[in-house]
Amino acid sequence: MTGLRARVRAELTAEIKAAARRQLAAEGANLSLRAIARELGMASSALYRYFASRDDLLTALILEAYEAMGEAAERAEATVARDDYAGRFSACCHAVRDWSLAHPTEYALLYGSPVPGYAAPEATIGPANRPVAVLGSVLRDAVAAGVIEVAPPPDPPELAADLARVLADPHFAGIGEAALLRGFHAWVQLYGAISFELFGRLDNVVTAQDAFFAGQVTAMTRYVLTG
Amino acid sequence: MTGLRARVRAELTAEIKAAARRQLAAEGANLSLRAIARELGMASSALYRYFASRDDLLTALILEAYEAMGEAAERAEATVARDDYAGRFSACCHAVRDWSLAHPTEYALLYGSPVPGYAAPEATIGPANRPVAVLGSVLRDAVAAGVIEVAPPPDPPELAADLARVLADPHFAGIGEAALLRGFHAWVQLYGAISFELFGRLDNVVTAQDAFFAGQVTAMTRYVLTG
DNA sequence: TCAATGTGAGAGCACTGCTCTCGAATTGAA
DNA sequence: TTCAATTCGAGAGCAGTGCTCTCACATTGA
Repeated sequence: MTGLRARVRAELTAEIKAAARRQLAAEGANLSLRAIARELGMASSALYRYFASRDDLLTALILEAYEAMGEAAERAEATVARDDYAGRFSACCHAVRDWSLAHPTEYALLYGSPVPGYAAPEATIGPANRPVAVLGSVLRDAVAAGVIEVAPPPDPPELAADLARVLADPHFAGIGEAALLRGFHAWVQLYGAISFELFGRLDNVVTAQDAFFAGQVTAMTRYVLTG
Repeated sequence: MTGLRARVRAELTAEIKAAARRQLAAEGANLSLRAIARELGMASSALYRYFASRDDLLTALILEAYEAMGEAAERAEATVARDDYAGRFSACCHAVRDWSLAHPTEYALLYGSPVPGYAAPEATIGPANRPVAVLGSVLRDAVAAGVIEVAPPPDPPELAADLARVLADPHFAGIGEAALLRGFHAWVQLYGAISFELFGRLDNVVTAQDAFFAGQVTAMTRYVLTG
């Protein structure tokens, strides 16, 4: 029987995170522990019983955000016919964008400029790879089905070695260096597209954001699958 | 004869900006007016005679950074033979990356997640377009030379209208909607690639960053010029 | 029952951006 | 040259921040 104390602790921890998310969405990236404490009606010092520091709280939020984005990508990808590789890839891209548009400040937390003092803890690198892993699994299946033709590893050997190291991971095994490289290119472009849109870098230039993004996904899906 | 007071004012203004840049490079994005004042041996309140606020100082730095990056792109592009459109495009991309690697914190200021309270003033949108304008001029020349084949405007009409609005600008006039759209795609990818590298999003994955970037530029140059 | 532990509150430290006031220096015109 | 107007630096002060420490109280498990 989980002690009473443990339960209220878990609940309060969740409440703090919820308030933090709320404040993050309202105020932008500068999260204030004191403001959270005020909102919850407790002393700011009491927060430190639950999170060792502001960075600790941020890390917890980042972790959950990665998981949420990864799960969104996985769910979207799962609804597409398994042999429709372009559709799966595209669905994953759109899911990542949709999640990001729905959670802009959390996206900025994940993919915005890194906070000066803050170094991403080890614990975040796993969940951070989850969205990429979905894209990777599509490529893996496409290669296994013979839809992507295998090409020799790209030059220079140093880059090929990087790719080979990634291919050792079971998530990506079998993709082949050339296709994996194209996948990375697409991942970079996907991130650029979402960041541009979210950070308003195309405001007053591209107003048809949906169509612009969709076209970009079409182009990069073709690039990834057919070279 | 510019009064003595005006001259020392200009000098001090420059010194403040220099100290700010120094501190920005050393400490990361959280610029402290008080720390600048300390470094210059003056009272923090005196800084407000030169910049109305912290955001004002940041805006000044951002403006100069845009100009510096744009100039780097222009200079690099100018050294390539005029009829080597792929070379011009590629040189511009590499110049933007080189400048960014040399000025990482300033790059983060320009293209990182927007600071919550800070709204980019009108004065910055001109210089912000300067790097893009260089890429645009290459496309314009390539189309004029018949190297890029003209294609019908992309769907949907809403997006085509966005592109047509951009084409009204003399910098981009004559490119054509389809090629301009590909140019935007490349610009997005270029930004994504530099951000990924600078923000450490590919650390421990891609170590051959130069080769990775070069390959990406090659791919997107081909995409832009030949579809 | 009771000592060990977990928890909340408050005071306090060093820091931030920013405002205000008050002398002192520089200016340009009379 | 005189003198009012302007500019400027310094200091105090306000409200806010993350974080630490101490102290009283509540909850545990033996």
